Amino acid sequence: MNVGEENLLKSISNDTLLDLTQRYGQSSFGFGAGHGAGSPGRYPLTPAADFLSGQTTKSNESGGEQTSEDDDGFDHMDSRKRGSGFDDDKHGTTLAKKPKEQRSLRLSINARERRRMHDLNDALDGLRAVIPYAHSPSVRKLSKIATLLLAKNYILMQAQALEEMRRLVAYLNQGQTITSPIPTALAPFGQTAVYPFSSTALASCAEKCTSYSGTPSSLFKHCNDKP
DNA sequence: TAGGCCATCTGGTCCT
DNA sequence: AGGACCAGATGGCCTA
Repeated sequence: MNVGEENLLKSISNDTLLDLTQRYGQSSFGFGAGHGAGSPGRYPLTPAADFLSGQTTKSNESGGEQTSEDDDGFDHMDSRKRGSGFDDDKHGTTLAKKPKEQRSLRLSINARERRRMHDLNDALDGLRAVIPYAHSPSVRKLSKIATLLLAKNYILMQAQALEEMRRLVAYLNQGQTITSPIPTALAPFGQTAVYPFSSTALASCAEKCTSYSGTPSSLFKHCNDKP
């Protein structure tokens, strides 16, 4: 990760993550991102991806090397779906005009890049699978940015919960009674904290949406379960 | 229809 | 030299 990206994530954490925390942190990731009309699950495959998936479904496909001329789906792709380099000539290097050798190399690079991005998406899918949010066929999957922010928030809350558990154990070992039902350490963001999967966490998405008074963020627009 | 999200292509840069 | 990584550009799909 370069410095610019790191700064970007930091800036995101300052603004959006707070948003995230107030909306989902309060409900401890148990939100249901109901999204009625959207097609759930994996994104629809483009012709090129279709072609790839026809051979191998996942980026394990990266293991199976294929010739660049064939595996990148160039001949199967809708030209509108191709990147800029195919259409414009801003670099004066339209692929079709390149020598066969260069074209072959370019196609190979394209295929490699595609596999890399598929690997990245697979990793994101893996992350989504372990983030506690409503997994359901009728629920649209989290966007990439929402997945990352939610994962970060979840890790922070888990760490704080663990720390509070340690303190509770130490406290109980002293043989004293607990007077505060909600340890302050469980209010990581200045609010009453709720553990994931608690009864409060299972509150309806509508409640969560309405209880939030902040500025709407596109990150949460997938939550369709609004009043 | 605008905006969000995404897949893909591409050239550049860095690393091994 | 080849591969990984990155960011910019482009266009499609979907939703409000």
